Amino acid sequence: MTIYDIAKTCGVSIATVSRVLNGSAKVRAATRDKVLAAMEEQKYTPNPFARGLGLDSMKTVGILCTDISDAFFAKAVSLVEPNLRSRGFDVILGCTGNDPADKKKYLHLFLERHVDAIILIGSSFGEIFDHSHMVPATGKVPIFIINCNVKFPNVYCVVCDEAGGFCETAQLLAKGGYKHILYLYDRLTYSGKQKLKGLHEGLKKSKLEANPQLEIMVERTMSDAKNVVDKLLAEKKPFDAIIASEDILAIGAQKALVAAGLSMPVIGCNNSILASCSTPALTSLDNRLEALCPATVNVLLQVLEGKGKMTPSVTTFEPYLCYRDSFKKTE
Amino acid sequence: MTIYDIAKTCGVSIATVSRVLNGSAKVRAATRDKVLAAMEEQKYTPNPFARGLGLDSMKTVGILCTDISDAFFAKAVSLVEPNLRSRGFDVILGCTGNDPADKKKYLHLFLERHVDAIILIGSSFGEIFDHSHMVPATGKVPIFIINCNVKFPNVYCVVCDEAGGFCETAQLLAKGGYKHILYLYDRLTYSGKQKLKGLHEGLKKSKLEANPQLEIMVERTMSDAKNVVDKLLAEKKPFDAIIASEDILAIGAQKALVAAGLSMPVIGCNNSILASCSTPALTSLDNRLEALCPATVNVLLQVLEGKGKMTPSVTTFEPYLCYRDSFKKTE
DNA sequence: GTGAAAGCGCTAACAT
DNA sequence: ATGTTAGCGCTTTCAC
Repeated sequence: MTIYDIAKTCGVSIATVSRVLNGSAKVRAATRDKVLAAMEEQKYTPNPFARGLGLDSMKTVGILCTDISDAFFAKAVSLVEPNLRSRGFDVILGCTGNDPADKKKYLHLFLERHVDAIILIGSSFGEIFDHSHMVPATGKVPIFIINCNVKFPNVYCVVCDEAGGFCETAQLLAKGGYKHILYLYDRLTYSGKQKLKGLHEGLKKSKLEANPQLEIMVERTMSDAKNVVDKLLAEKKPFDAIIASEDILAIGAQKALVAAGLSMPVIGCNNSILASCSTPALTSLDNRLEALCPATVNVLLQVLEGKGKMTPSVTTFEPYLCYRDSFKKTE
Repeated sequence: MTIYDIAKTCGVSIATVSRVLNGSAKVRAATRDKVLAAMEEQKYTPNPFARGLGLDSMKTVGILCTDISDAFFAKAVSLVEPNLRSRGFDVILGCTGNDPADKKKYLHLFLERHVDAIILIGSSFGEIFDHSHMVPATGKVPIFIINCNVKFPNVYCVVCDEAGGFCETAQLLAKGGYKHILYLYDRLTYSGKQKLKGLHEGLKKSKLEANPQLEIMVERTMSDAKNVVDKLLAEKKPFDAIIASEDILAIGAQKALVAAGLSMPVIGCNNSILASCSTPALTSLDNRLEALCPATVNVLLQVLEGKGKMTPSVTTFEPYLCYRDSFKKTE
């Protein structure tokens, strides 16, 4: 079933069929209806490969994340995919893992496939751009990064001001009288650095000094966070509140506190579904995926429409603290 | 940069270039090396649309789930995508939501795109097949369903024996002296029915009667499960153990118990990351995604290699109970 | 408003 | 072992 079949049954040329297919105005109404009817009846659908060959596009965008089983990335994809779909784009997904070489490999796979655009979710993709010569393909296809800020031609960033969020959070704790904040984090990606920077700023503004002994890098697992806090507790290291760069770490910390029969403010980040599952429910800094994702799609559409020069290269949103039981709002 | 350019710089025909591209044996080593070198130097990559047009395939499989932000589906995708990728397939993802009409729409979008195969994750996709005339396209492209069992030409199912798992779980509780099991579930999909059936079997084998008053349908949210259990507790409904069809419901139930200062066995299902985040950590029936997903990919590859007649239409795995704090193993 | 024909870049059958 | 050529199904320019 091709454009030729339709043309034949309608007694018109394939050019005409192609025109109605593409909604071209230059077709007499009667002709159009006839063609449309034939398509309907024969259940014709255009061959996407043929169209792709001619137009050099199949209207697809590639989405990359390190691990879709991570709640944060999964949520982002769940916000982006239906949105793009409703705009007529297909989404091809890649889970790269953490190896930079693999990230680049996926990027090139997407480019070889002639996707229309690429979305990178998570600031760990910043490392791809660390050495510009490693990204030869940049420029061909616009790239959109969610939650990372890099300056590069034809890449657009949509980020949350996590530095600001962590700064305010630290001040909030300081104001509540907590002077020894334990900070747990997993990686110093762009986002990771922002958080740490914000934390330090907040402490400074509160006339507190950052204590390197209380800034601890752990694996991105609940169990490792718990073990670390268990140990700190056993060593009687003095801290009176906990902030974590990820909910999953905060939950591990929380578990250690519960096991020790202790209670102190614990604040996570991402405001993922994990936060509400924790007991006590976790207060968490919400980095606004619900805003970042639609914004990313909007930016993407603008760029593809050729309005790249009118499009901001960085779009920033403000986070907010979602209060739950692990740190209650004070007036 | 096309096959023609390479041919020209090498002084050979495009057929020869195509042959080395496809690893055909009938090329002299010297020629092949020359061509390969030219490709390397000019950074040539074949146009996937042109190839797709000729072969009617771009080596893509479509994956559908209702909601990728759900931990279960996300985990499944994270297990399937890298596997398919390593076999040279691209994955296009669709999040359908729960409306059957949307599910069908996505299915047709994939078919129009000429994917090589389709994977449906989750038993709620069984409903698509309820009325055969709704699936006109079936037969064209093989369909693989994870965790659902439907009989249909050219669809292959990979399932976990959840009925068996729930049966044994119920017996286990009965043996432990728990006679009034509260069962929380969200939907009666294929999987949902299996679970309920297994529960009833387990009760019967333990000489216990199923109590419809203790089989309660709730929304698939932690908060709804918690509210329901809160209410049951307030009404002093007698139950001494809880099983839930999903971890997230078990966690809600658990929260209600904790809030009431009570403790009793709670068993979830899926053994998702949520289970370990809960406090107390949730004992959960693991439905073996780590086995189902690779198995699905294997079945898919077999079918695409034309060995469909040698491929089982249903592949079944056994679940196992992952013990944590909410129900301890008894000897 | 409609048609004829070239072209998109590849694969594969056929010829040499 | 290598070259020639006819598709694959669409879009688009150029005539009419």
